[in-house]
Amino acid sequence: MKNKRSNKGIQTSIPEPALRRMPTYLGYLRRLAEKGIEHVSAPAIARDLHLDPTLVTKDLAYTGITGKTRVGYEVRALMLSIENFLGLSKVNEAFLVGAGNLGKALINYPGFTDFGFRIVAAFDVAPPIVGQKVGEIAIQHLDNFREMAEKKKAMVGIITTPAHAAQSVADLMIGWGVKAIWNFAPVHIKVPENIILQNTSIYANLAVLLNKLNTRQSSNETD
Amino acid sequence: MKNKRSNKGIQTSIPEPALRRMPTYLGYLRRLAEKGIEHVSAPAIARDLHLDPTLVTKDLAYTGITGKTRVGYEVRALMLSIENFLGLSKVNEAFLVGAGNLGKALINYPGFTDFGFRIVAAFDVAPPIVGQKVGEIAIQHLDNFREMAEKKKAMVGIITTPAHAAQSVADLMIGWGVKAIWNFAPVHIKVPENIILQNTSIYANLAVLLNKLNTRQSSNETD
DNA sequence: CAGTGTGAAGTTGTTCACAGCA
DNA sequence: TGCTGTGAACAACTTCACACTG
Repeated sequence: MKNKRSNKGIQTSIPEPALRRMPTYLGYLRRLAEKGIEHVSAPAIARDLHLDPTLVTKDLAYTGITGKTRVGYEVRALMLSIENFLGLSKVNEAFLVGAGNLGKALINYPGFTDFGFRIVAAFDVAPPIVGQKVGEIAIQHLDNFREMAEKKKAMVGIITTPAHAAQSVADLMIGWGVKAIWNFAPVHIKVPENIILQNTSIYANLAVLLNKLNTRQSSNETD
Repeated sequence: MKNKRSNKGIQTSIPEPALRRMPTYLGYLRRLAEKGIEHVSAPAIARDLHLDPTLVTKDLAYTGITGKTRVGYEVRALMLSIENFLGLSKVNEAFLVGAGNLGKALINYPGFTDFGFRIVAAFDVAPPIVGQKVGEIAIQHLDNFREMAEKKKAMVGIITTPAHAAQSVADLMIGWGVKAIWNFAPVHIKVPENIILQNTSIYANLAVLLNKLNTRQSSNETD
């Protein structure tokens, strides 16, 4: 039994970097679709997005689609395949805690709807912020969280608080049934095994950029 | 001459993932320092940050520091070592274009100063936004960019515009001497070889989160 | 021993090479 | 010929094993 990829679990899950590239493909395809373009090949995508052609082919294959030799992929079908793969068909709802600038930016981030993602309620504790309206959402006091969490069920909790508040907010969210936490606070928070934790730190990117800048290593492109 | 990293250039650069973890270490160490803790070991850091102990050791070694057996590292020295390594000693200045919510969030992001990073001017084109003051910064019309770019030299250009404007803003910035571009718009922009491009997409993280959520693969932690 | 430090093994992700197809 | 699709080589990153040290 020669298995080269040592498959310790059952299902080989797809590489995370591939997952991270999916939104890029999707955005690109949507722009093609708007222009009325109906077919696209992996090498063409690769050229436009500065990626390796084989990499594109493999990424697309993960979503389950299959292309036509010489023609490439059908744009609409490919979009649907990716959307489906990412689970964008069903709407995922989220609570947000910490309605400072970053929180507000997320609340009316235009692209979320395209990703089947919706922030349904937002909370803060600071008097000047509580009561403000951001887009459709009125910022509530965090004390209302419990009540709200009983009424509306959201799967995702977004933390955009200062670092010191992040852990207790996370605990609160988990206590009220959130399944995943998207943490923008620059601290590592502890969550139980069964809770999904996604950390997003602006600083990680800044560090890469500053390092490149200060060591002058150009033409290096990442996210 | 046995070089394990296939060294096509001259200097073996450090792994990008390590670089991305540096701000995490730094934040953690700063919190330790505030509490007056003077020494810390790699295994201890690893425990608190949910990382592998050896990984921590290697990451710290990249910054050039060396620890003491049994005692660990001296917190202050370690902080300085990382700060120095990331080039945080000198202040890096930036122009920002696109002062919507995300732009505003970045303008008064509290942590940037800790990273020797400063946004010195911000621009937009929308009448209600131009003229607003965000923190210390007055939003100027993009037409002033050229004039401003001649006066103040900034190394970094931050793009927080809608997707369709990103490329032309990038071109403008490059034309006026920016060395690095930090792009938050969800498109891939083209830049010359010698310009550093750092893409930061909220969607990449969202995709990972939604995929985990919809396939219920929990206890997986990333950024 | 509890820590650092490091070479080797393992794992994951990317790129290459080429077979098959229209 | 220009594309998909795939197994194998390669490169990058992480983890393991263990020698060393106060």
